[in-house]
Amino acid sequence: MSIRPTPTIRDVAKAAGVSIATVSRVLNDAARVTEDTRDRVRSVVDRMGYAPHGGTRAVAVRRTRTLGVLLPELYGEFFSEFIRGIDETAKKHGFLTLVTSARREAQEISAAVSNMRGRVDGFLAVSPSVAARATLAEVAERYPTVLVGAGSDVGAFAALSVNNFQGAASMMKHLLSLGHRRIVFLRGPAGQVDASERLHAAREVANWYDDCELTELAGEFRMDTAYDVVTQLLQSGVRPDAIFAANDTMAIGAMSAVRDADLRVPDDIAVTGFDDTPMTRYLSPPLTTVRMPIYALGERAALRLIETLRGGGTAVPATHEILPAQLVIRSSCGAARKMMEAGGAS
Amino acid sequence: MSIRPTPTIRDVAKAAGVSIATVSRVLNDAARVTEDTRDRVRSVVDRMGYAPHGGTRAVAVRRTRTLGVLLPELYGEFFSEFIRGIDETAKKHGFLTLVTSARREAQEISAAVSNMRGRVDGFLAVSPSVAARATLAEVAERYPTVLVGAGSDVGAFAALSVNNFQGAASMMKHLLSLGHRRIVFLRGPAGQVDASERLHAAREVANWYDDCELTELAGEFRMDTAYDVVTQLLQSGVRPDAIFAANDTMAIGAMSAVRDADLRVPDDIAVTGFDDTPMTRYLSPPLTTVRMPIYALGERAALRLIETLRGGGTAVPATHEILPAQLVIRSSCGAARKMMEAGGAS
DNA sequence: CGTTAGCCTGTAACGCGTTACATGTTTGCC
DNA sequence: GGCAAACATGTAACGCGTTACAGGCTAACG
Repeated sequence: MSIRPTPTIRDVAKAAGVSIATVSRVLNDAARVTEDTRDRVRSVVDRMGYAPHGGTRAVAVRRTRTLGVLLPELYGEFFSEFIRGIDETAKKHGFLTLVTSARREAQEISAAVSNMRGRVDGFLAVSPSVAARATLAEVAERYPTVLVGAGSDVGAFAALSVNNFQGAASMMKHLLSLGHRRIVFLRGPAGQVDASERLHAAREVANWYDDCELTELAGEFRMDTAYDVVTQLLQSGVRPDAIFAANDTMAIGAMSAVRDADLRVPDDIAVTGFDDTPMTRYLSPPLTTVRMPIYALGERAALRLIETLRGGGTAVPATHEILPAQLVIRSSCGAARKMMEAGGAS
Repeated sequence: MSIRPTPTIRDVAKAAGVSIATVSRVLNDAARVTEDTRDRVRSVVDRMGYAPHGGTRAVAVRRTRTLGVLLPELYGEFFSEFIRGIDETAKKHGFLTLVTSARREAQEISAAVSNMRGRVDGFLAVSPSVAARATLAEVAERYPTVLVGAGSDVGAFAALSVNNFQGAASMMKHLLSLGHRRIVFLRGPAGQVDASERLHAAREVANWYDDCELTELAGEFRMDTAYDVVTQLLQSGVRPDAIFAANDTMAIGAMSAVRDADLRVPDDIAVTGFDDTPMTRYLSPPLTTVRMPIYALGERAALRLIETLRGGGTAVPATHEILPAQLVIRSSCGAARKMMEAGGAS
């Protein structure tokens, strides 16, 4: 119970009757040490519960073996999967993870980075908005950094993102292949990178088909506004074949609105989303959506940073890696029904 | 682009024409400095983008201003809300957050703690199971630590948990107040602390009522097994009034099973859960459940640790704080129907 | 048996902030 | 003008690991 001061390497050395250099060598397998001495040191280390002081070590070797993670917010599913991907990878390579959130203001980001100086070897930064990108670019210029989700037009930086375009395009093609032609696209917030990439994909694919009629509705990635806007649409008498929401949350709102208008999903109107939030499979009907490989995003980002740090590099190679998003077909799009019809009579 | 070496305090001192001590004083507001000198130093600091090296500083003052968070796993809703509570509180008080997961094995926990030595001032440790508790106790003896969710019989340590008993008891009372008498309780995994507290509450409340008939079914906090076990029950012809699942995930499984048996929730059988996972409000019908104050758990744990560290203490006061869990009434329990009946005819 | 190579271990410098103490400069008062 | 007090600033030690370099011992070889 009485808290004794944590022992230093000198305490260990004295107790084992050796020099501090020898203790250090034993702990780091840095050089040949007699088996005899090594055992003696090891036993003293165990007995005293000695562990080297991370801060001091960082000063001495000028490496912290720690990854700094900069996030716009610590909220919800994205963040939790992302961190899991990072931390599990980091741990596998002997790194720790220092997390913090910094809202979009440049000043807050700089403050967070300053705080982390000398405590991390590099950064994994999630770019929240176009506004923050310039600040993150400064960070990337000074420290080994991987920019995550920064959109397609990042400059000469190491970047990593998910292929929103390809994901949304697959969804459009899927809906069209099921015969849906009059499609409503529920947009995300205006400044948002993911949202705008998904939107552009929807427009482009719609253009490929002469008979595809794409209607856009404003949305903010929120359930309530999605519900309202879809309700309004249906009350005005419009009956689209399908509603493609730019994220799952809005898809839920859309589904509620369709049901409350006494229409059935997917029989009357198909509804699909984007993200593959875990809950989507529990909805009735289970939601057809696009899976964002978030764990992989964290894993891959961490790996790229660690590889650079391992090699003693000062900057992560400035390539922009793009992970594929995968179409997840469940039943809210009407695919199951379609298949039955095809397989059945008539 | 060319990465220049990060400046040290000596570089700043030289450029500003002062001593390193003066620079340090300016940065820490530690002593009176002429306005003239201060401005000069400040401008050099800004121009060079200097920030003190966290590791070195930690060595000098023997404080890191960092909180270590030890979790059994980085998965899902609990973890994400918990970290958010911690990090937001930490940042407010000028602390950073070092996160890692350590599975239940004692060895892995010790390794994680060793790694964090000299990088954190104290720990917030989530106790996953009874097995890991002894190891966490050792940690708490050596470093300022707050044990989270360690159950009610923690020894003389600083602890924090949610009142599972009271939460589950409220739910039982609520179900009974709605007239449900034959209640099925879906248990959680055996060794799990939360699960067993909820179970005991259910049993105790059931005992208070002569006509309450409580049936227990085994579960593992998983949807699929919950589905199976409820399906089996219903196929054997049993028709309980209500199913109280020890967590939301199992409640979802139970609801599916009820529906697949062509019964309605809540008209034929009420179903309730525990945790108030965000998705539960989107289920149809929305799930009646018990809210775990997870953000508050992180916030409060961080605050207790920070207060101790602020005061220069070596151990967090060994009180066991218990946060209340709140009953969230939606419609899967039949409460809405009940009210309509009461208000309506007959 | 002497010399050299090789191995183990110790000594000491280093990294980079903080801070106690010393030094030099004003300022104020008689 | 002289002296003390107050103040600004500099010097140097310190914390605690790592590691270059040096030194002592053993072993091998001629």
